[in-house]
Amino acid sequence: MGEPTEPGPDAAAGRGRAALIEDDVEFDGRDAALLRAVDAAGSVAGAASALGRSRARALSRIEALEDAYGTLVERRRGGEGGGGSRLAASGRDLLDRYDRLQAVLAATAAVPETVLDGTVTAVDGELAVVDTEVGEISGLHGGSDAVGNDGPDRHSEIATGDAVQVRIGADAVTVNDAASAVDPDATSARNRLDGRVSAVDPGETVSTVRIAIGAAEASSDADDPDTEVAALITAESIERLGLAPGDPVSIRWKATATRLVAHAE
Amino acid sequence: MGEPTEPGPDAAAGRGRAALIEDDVEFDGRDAALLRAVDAAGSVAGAASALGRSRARALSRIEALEDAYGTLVERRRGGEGGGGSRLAASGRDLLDRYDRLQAVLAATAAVPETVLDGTVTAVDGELAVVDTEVGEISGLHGGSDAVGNDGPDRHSEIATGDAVQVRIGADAVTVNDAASAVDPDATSARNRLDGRVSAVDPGETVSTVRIAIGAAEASSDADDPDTEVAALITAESIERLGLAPGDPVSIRWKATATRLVAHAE
DNA sequence: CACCGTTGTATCTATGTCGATACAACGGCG
DNA sequence: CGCCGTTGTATCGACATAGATACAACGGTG
Repeated sequence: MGEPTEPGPDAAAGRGRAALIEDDVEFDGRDAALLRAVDAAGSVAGAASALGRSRARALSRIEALEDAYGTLVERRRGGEGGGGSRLAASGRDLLDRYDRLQAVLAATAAVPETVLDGTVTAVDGELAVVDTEVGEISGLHGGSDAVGNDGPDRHSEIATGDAVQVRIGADAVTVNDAASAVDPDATSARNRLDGRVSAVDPGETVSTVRIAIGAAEASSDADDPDTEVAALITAESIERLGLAPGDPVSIRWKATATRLVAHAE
Repeated sequence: MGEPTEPGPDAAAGRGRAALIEDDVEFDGRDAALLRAVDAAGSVAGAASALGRSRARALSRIEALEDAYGTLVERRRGGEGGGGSRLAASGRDLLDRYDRLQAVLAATAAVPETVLDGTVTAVDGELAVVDTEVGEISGLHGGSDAVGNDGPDRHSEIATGDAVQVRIGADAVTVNDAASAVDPDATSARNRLDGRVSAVDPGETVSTVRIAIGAAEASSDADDPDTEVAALITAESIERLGLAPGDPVSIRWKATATRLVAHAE
């Protein structure tokens, strides 16, 4: 992490934390643990003691969450066992939602990303074209309105001429045999580059393949390192395609899986 | 949001908030705004007053962040103008990292997702096969270790027989002309389903296409609604493929772009 | 009817964070 | 040399959040 402004491929996304937001109330991992504990214990009191936190606070936290998210826990006082609480269906849905968000965030942290610097050459709605060292790439920008960025941050919006970073998740890149080229008009994946496999980082069942772009014809100049794009491929696909370093391949990915982010001036 | 356990396609991802984590210190939007303000004002004092927050606190916050993330701001006291501060290169890198994380989160909130319930039939490392109502789908699970889930949450790990949700981002689904089928051995995208376009939700330049699965041959039974998968497609691709409701298409997406998340029991 | 363990509700205290304020240290500049 | 605006550092009070504690209300059960 020493270079001044050369992210290159595989800049680690790092650890992260995510929370749902509704009505200014955040639903985070602590809340998820609370709901799960209620589900397991069958009572808020039992959940609180299992988590080692105050019962009164846990209850008021649940009430605060319900003000924002609707009914989450069905509580009943009196009756057999003195009463008890059950996770409502909507509470289960909220947990599922949180888990999916968490899964996406975990994926962005675990999956390599390719980051390219470029300049915007055209903007058309939510789509924009960026000129990079490997050619023109189209991708999506914006959408940050939906996150909660009306807050303190807010720095987006892209215009022609802006310096941006292009982010391509390795899980969105499809590797194709260079020989049997698919009909470009028969698919909705439009971003396309040719290159050669430069490395295969093997994983247990999933491997990261690095493709050097622009090395399609001759081997590179050695002192001019090619820019690489990472692709996440199952071991099965690697074997089926017979991928090995040096092989010419064609990679392809959707513009809608490409994110443009304003580069910190 | 009334059904008990039927998420179906397009369950809204909702708003979210993300923060980087290093060494138990969160870097969130407020910190990003602070660094940007320092960059703009040329001093921590100016940044604090521009943001309407305490200068002393802003400085100590920067010090706390630097303990975790390394040098972020180069500060100098005395000299012309009495001193000042500049955003260090690593600070700019951190801002870029944060912006990319934010962009990913914004994307998951803005992009439709298809959620299918299923049962795990096989687990092989980080890859698993899930049986769903539209057939077997393979996807990734886990990776949550990298998020910060050592904390209070922690509920993952998948085994054969588990009930899971399969999450497919609409931005990862490729739509192909059903007629000119690509050679299945020439691509690394292995998940494949056939269906018919059931709806096109037009956007400005990007549209969401819903594909009814299993409706390949006859029109459906009307009282048995097909499960739908959403795909995010540029208007240009829709036109090029000539997509209209009723058209038979083949969709394809990578196993590595498919996330498996444990279903809240 | 009394018992029981839970849900509600209220109050007090501890803790951590933030703003506000004050003051010393620094170093170029007039 | 003194001025200036900044960086450092320390302290105080306001505020929000958490735990701790106490007690009333509830409704099956024995």
